[in-house]
Amino acid sequence: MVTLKQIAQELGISITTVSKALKEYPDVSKKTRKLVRETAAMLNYKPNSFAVNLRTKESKIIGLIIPVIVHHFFSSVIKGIISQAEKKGYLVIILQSDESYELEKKQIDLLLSKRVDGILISLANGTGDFKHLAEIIEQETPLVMFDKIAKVVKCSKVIIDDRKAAYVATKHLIDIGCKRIAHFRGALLPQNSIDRFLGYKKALLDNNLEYDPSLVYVNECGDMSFEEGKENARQLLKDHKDVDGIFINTDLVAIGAMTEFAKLGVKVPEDISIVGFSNWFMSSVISPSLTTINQPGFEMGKNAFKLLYKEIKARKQKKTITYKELVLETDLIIRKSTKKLIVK
Amino acid sequence: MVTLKQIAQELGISITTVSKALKEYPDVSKKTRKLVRETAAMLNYKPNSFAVNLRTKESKIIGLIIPVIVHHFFSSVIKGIISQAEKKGYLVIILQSDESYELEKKQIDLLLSKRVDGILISLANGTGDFKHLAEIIEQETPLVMFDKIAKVVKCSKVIIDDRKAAYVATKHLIDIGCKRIAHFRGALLPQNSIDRFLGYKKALLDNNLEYDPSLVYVNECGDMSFEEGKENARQLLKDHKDVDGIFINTDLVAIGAMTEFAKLGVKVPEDISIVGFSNWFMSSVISPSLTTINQPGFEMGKNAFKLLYKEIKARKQKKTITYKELVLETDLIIRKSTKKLIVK
DNA sequence: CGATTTACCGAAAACGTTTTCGATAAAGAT
DNA sequence: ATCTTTATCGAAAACGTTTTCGGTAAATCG
Repeated sequence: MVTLKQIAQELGISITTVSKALKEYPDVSKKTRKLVRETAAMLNYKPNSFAVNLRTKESKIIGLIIPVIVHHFFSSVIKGIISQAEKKGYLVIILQSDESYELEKKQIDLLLSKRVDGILISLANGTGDFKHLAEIIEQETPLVMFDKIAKVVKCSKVIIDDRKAAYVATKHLIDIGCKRIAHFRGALLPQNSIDRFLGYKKALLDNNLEYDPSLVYVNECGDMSFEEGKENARQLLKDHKDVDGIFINTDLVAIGAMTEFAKLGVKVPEDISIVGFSNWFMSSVISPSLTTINQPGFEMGKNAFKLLYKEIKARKQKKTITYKELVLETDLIIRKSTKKLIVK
Repeated sequence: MVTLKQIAQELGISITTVSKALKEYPDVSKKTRKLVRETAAMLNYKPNSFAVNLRTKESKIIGLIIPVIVHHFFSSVIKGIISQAEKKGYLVIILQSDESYELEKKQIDLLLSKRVDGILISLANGTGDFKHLAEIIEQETPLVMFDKIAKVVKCSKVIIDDRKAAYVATKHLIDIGCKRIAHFRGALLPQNSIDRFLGYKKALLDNNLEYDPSLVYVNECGDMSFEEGKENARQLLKDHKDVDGIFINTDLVAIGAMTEFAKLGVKVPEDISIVGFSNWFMSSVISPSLTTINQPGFEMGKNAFKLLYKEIKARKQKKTITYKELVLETDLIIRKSTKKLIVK
């Protein structure tokens, strides 16, 4: 591996001058600058990033902790982050928390000890307290949370308005005439799960429909989305024969429910209307296609990195950083799984 | 940030001793070792990895270049790699080549200049030559390829036997009585696309069926899998009304084709039997469920890292490394999209 | 012509580790 | 008692950059 020293020896000049020549310092003549450039290129010189890191105290690497990778929404976010990071010369280390608080904690430690320049995180379902995040902030490592956030933590965030989106979704069911609307809410802890539930509830109450807690189905199991939908569907038919609409936490769960309904002879949307969440591409493809809320994963990743980048830059210049909370737009995509009921 | 120096000063001993105490060197007394340990813990000392990297010439980071992230198979591979790497204390930088040769080249340069300890790569559809890979090997950076490999390149590989798998898939169609079997092969360049085609062809010829090139549909577009399936389905119906079976490159394309057939009133499997490739979880869920080849993504990622890890270790000990080619097992999963034809 | 500015270069410190090698003192051997 | 071994420690070099600061020679100025 060729170093500055070797270039310097080759040309009979000092390491200092070589370094400066390669970095456009003004106090080196055009002649030597050109010379250095050429021999550096000839010898295929590449700066030793270990040394650069040590000297500059930055790695140009950021860390990303994400609950699951094999997931359409999250992998879209990853893509958004990576593409934006690459533009700014940053690389990204990805870690998967697997929805576990303990793992998340370890991984944060790992990233901090690697001295990444910043951390992006979407919380695991299992995280209840936030001391591990406080540690990041104490060390003055820029941090931005996205999608599954903790409102308490003082840092920048990029999210969607889950509450509003859920409200819109539920309102749609009400508008087409549904009177008994169930909700599959998924896990209990995550903020967006809470918010979606709240939006659902508010839509009900604002429209003079009774809120019945027994119509809300919680699931705490891990990676079982599709099965979760099927189970809930079965249970729902047992418990509540009068339900005519469901707002479901995630498209995948919704599709699970729909296949179970198909098997059991329940017709969607004639018997039950369904609206999902996230606009997974499969939703437009299955039959009947799924009405859902579009959740912009790629955009979210892009913006999360942009925010982080700003903080990294601000910190380098020792400017005070102000935390921003970016709320991305969502929209309701109406397809075939919801249909106006004929009033008898 | 607390350093060895500060611990040394705190205790009135040398940096050397502190360093040794923390690393279980035998030439430091139990007493001072304990003392150092305690104050290090108290001061929350974390070794500066930049300095460690520079000194040890390794980063404990590997690079991963992958054609697409938002893809069930590849995200499974990623998960396999990351989980295995974490066990061995390695972190993973992920880059997406977007099926572009140019990007792939740049990203390899990036990783090499970052001095990662090793590189894992699955080739882009667009890569035709392999000089950029040769550069990795020249720099003696361990390299292992997986899934989309280049046979010419001298390095370890982990793959499946695409040819055999395709043979089995096609043979299944023949066994149930199909006489005119088409093939959607996807892109032209990738080795596994070639091998699957070859397996398809051989199965035909081995069983006295005519190989008709016009039954093979190539697609060079980028990320359009689902649409690709629909288009090919339409085209196939125009060109060849007599086709009674299709072996399709990827499940997603197969599902695209199936929805198009459903729309056009062509019945699967009654009119046309279909077998896909990769066993995407959705394949078991759609109706009719899809017969397919199971492609173990997670396992592939895990094994790819294991091989890389061995090479990294071997290189550190200056042992000669022998390249291995690991071939993972696949199997045919028979579902509802293929059915024995009734012989008239 | 002397004084001051300008252009260009290099010595050296610093970043925080790891590791080699020598030094010292205590313990053991003879 | 001396000699050798063992236990314990530290000085210093090295990894390859970046950057500060001073120095020299040439150019400009009065």
